[in-house]
Amino acid sequence: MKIAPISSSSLKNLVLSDLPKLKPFKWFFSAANYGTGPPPCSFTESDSAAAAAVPFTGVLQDEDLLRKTHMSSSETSTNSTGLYVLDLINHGKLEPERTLYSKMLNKCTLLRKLKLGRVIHSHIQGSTFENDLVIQNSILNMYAKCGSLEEAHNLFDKMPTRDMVSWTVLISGYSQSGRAFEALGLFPQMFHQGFQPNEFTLSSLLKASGASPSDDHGRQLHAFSLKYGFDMNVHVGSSLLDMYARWGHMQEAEAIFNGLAAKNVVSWNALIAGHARKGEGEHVMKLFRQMLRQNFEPTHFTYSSVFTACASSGSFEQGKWVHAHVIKSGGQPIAYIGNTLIDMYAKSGSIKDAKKVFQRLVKQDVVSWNSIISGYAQHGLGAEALQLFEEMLKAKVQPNEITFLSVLTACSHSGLLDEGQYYFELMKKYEIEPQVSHHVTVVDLLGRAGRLDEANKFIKEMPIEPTAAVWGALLGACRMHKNMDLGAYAAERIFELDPHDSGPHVLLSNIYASAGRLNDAANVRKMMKESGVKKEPACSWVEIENEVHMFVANDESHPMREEIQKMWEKISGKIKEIGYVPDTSHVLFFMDQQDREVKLQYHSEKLALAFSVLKTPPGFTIRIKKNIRICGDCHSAFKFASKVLRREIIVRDTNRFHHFHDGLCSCRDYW
DNA sequence: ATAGGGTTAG
Repeated sequence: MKIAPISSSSLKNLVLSDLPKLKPFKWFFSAANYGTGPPPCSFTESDSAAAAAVPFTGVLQDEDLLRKTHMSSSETSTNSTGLYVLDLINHGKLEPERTLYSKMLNKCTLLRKLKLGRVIHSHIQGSTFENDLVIQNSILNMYAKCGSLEEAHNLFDKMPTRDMVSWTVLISGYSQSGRAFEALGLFPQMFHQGFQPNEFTLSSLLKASGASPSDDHGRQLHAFSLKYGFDMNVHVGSSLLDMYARWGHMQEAEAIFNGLAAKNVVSWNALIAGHARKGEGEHVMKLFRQMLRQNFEPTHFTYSSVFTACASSGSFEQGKWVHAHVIKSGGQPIAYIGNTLIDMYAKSGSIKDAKKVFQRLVKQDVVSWNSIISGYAQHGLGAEALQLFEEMLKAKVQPNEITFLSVLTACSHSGLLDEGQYYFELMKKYEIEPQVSHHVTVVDLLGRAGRLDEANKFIKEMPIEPTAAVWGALLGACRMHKNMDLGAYAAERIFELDPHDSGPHVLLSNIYASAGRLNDAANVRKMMKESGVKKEPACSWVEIENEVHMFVANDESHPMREEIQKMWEKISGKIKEIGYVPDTSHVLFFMDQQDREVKLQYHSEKLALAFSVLKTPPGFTIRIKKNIRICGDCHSAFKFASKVLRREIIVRDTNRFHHFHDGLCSCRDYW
């Protein structure tokens, strides 16, 4: 076998005198290999309340983190060291030892050094350890963890003897590589050959079940765990709760969590992540505080879930508080936290803070760029988003399909038609196949610009089958430009593809109503009723003093309803003086005529605005979140309100941000 | 020798 020569530079750290004592490998695992560079990602918050915080200077200890955060030990150092050791063995200068091979294989596994692992594997073949089961399992594990499941399975098939660990290694390998089906398929085989799975096997299998769409296997495995008492094991328990959480069954996940005698930080993280995925921001914050109270130290897993949750509910204050907590606790700010922070600040309305976090990242990866670009896109700052995209290309970060989607969204939200078409074409150059969502954005872009026929033609010529979302973009544009015929055509296509969505029904009925075709409008309403399609109830929420207050239209149950009503009447009176005219065309047509203005006054965002004015000091920025898009009347009212109240009002709807300031909106009335 | 938790779009 050929061994690559050792370069002199890689030898300079070697302490040769240690080698003969057969304890040469201490250095091999020492921190010296990891370099002393800056931490992979660090930011400081010198301007905020957390300014007094310690800047991050620590070096990460966790090797798994080092790898994931581009801090892995230098390639050449590990490779040449490994090869050097093998060379010594080849020349009879070093006695091959079981632990020696074992440690080197572990190192390869840890640092995902597949090539070196292969060399060690072939070195072991033909040695006295050729048929050593423990060594064989280590090799198997090395291949599995390095992602070469084919080599792992091949070796597994050839092994003269296997034990439960061999099976477990292979199952966990498939499970961790996202090949759930293959992992689960091995279980009956293992069982029928007389091998009893242990806690390790079950954790892996449960992880695989959580990733599979059907719950058959998972429930059987749950029963199996209970029968053998494995559910008491914290790994199995956490996997179980994570599995149910991934299926969206949060009640079962909570029940398992509560039943866990020994919870650890992973159990907490799995539960918090489950609620975060469902966008249950309030509940996540509650759990986070509980976790702190019970003296569990949050990890970067916890923080990224919490920031994701704050992002989805737009909780600026709470998000800031947790950010300060990360800094104060001296936690290691790895890329995941930084990226979720960017998203959190952007989605909770502060694009400035998002940019600040972005700039302070030591290393911006593709997700960091995507997050900041989409942040600018959501705020309607198209030119800035495009500029960032160009900077990204200059920084030689490879854009992906999400990058392009964000760029196209930026164009669409700012009415940059030519730019949008240019970037859509540019995708080809980067060999990224446009998906349905990219086509949706282009239809939106053309449609908003009033080029409805072009948009229709674009759909007709799409290389992939258009979905309801594509036709939905066209329908929205038809509503905007009052094109009834094409709108009806688009709506028909949507009804065929997705009959249960209320959105297109409402849009179509409004198109008919505004064209005076009341019969047609009534038919759509009838159709909606018959098919049982329901309109999602609209609501708005604001965060005041770490508490979220939610409003629905015409809310009569609110304890402060009278004060809120009075305040809105006051605002309404003032804005009418400077030119606000209530626009009733945005209210569903089938409402009684005389009710229209009344209903309009109590749109949930107006209630939220009145409430915020009552509860916050003068001049304080008001941040309102909505679960649907803001209507034209509220948009107009808010512009005037920002002027008379002398406050900045930021509204986040499902589509984008509106910054109202001094009578104007950042969207320039284009949304 | 083998196990569980986290990011960006729409």
